[in-house]
Amino acid sequence: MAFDKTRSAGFLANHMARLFAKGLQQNIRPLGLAPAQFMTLVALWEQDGLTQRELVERLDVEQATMANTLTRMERDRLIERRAHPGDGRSQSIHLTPKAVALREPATAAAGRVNAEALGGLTEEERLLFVDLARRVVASLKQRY
Amino acid sequence: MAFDKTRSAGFLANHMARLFAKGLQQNIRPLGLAPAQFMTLVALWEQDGLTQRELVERLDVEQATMANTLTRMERDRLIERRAHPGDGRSQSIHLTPKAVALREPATAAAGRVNAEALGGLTEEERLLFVDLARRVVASLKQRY
DNA sequence: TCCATATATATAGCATGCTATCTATCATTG
DNA sequence: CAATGATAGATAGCATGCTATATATATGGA
Repeated sequence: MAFDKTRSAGFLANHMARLFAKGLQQNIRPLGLAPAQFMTLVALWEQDGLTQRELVERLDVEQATMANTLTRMERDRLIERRAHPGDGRSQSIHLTPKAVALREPATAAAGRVNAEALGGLTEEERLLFVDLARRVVASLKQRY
Repeated sequence: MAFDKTRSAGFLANHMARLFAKGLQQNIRPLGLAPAQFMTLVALWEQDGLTQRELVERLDVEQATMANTLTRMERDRLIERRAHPGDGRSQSIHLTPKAVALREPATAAAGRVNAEALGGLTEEERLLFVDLARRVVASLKQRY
């Protein structure tokens, strides 16, 4: 009984994330996008031309993870890596027109998944859930 | 706005799950366990001798995912696959003494991570968070 | 200037998870 | 009983994520 999976926050987080990813994947696959690509695009739609380092900070993934995601996005013609003007070590990451055009349909698709996921909660519960989740993330991030 | 990562339930779920996994990994690595192995052991500690199919149902992962996890657990001498007496297609999965012995320290380690994650919440908030997470999972599972 | 350190990115290797597909066995029904 | 369809598991191939390490460029101080 030490580990009822329906009561362990860790198990629930893992399960929830897998279901979100599955839902997102099904909804954005027709657009030619994968979940991690979508999250990267969200950051670049907000501000184009970020460096890899800045993307790593914003999405809180490891540098190696981002490097690989960017390689796949380059392969799929979603981004271009350009030499950084002031720093030979850096590149700036730029959206292609194709990626710019995906903004509306992709955010709509992701919005649908979020809406479905939270469909059983009242508006108050949704806000509460997001607030609690943020605080859990903050506690974990402090330590790991 | 459409996708503030601090407000998207999907992003938060992904972020939270990655942090939980990182924390769990650090805490159980000294025991020679990886996160997915731990979750599988939780099910087998509760009931030894389950089939792969039953594990798939209990952890809600795809059959291929479980098959690979079990292969790694076999490699690490945590489980044995035995021929199923009544069904030539099935195997029953049995814990080794090593895996049985890991129950206490591993559940304690996972309990620590959960406690750290929820450390910033009151007891009432913790219950609420788990309840809301379960309902989100239920909504998603209905559809995906 | 030159060296040591720091920083930006790349790469190797692995775990977890998925979809799609293959094989083997079982169960049903004609 | 044989053919058909269903079920259990394995395997291939890929995406995402991690750690560890390598490489290249900057930077700061002797």
